[in-house]
Amino acid sequence: MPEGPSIVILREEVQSFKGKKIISVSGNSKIDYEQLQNKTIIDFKSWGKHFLVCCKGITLRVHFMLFGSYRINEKKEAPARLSLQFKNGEINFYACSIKIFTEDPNEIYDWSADVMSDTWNASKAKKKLKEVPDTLVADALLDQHIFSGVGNIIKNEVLWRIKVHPKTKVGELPTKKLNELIKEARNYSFDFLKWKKAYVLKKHWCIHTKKVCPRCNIPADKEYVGKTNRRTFFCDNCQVLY
DNA sequence: CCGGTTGTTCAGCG
DNA sequence: GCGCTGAACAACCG
Repeated sequence: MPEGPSIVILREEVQSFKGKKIISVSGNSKIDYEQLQNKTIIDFKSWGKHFLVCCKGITLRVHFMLFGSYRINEKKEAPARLSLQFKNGEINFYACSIKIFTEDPNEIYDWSADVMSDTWNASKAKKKLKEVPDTLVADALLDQHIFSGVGNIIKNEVLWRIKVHPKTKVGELPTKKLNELIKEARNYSFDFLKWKKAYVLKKHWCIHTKKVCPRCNIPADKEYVGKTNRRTFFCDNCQVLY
C-alpha cells in the first residue's frame, strides 16, 4: 500500500466524494470526530505518502505506514481506524496513522518535493542533495523531504536502473548520475503507478526481492544498507560504486 | 505457523 | 543537544 504512487491511486478512487458532506465519522483513532462532522470535502490532496482530506478550516492526514489499508464502499472484518460516511458511500481506513490539523496545507507542505506532483521540482531536489554529500544514495532516496513518495521498492529499482551501487555517497556521484538519479526517481514512480493500476507491479520488479540480476544473470545481493537500514537489493556487478 | 516487511515516530541512552 | 538504537504500531503474505 504505502509508496507515493499508491496514494495517487487512492486519491483518484475517492473523487466521487469530492464536494460531498461527511454525514458521520467514527473509528478507533484518537482524533476528535466532532470536528469533522458535517464538514464538506473541498479536496483530496496527497504529498508523497500522506493522504489529505481537506475541509474548510480543517484537514485530515492519513498515513498508511507499513500495514495500513483502505476500502471504498465496503468494509473489512477488522474495526476501522477511521470511517467517513457520505450520502453516496463511505471510505474506511485501517491500521493507519490519523492526524487532524487546522493550518492551511499549502503552508505545511512543499508540493514540489513530491515526485508524483505536477509541480515536482528537480532543481530543488538537486540543491538538497548537494547539501548532504556524505549521505548514501540509498538513504537519500528515502528522504521524504528530498524525494517525497519514494519508498523502499522504488529506491531499489531506481538504483538498479541507473546502475548505481546503493552505498555510493551522494557527493561522489558524477553530475550525470546525479541527474539520472533525480530523473529516474520520478520516472520510475510513474511506471510504478501504471503497473500498480494494471495489477502487474511485481511482475516488473527487476531487482527488488530478486535472487538474480536480470542484466548480468548472476546472483543479486541483499543487504541492510545505511542509516535507514532498509532491505536493499542490488547487483554488485553492474551497479557501480562511485 | 512463524518470520519478515512498500514506514515513521519517539523514548532512552551515552 | 547530538546521533544512534530499539520499541511500538499491528496486517498480511509465503
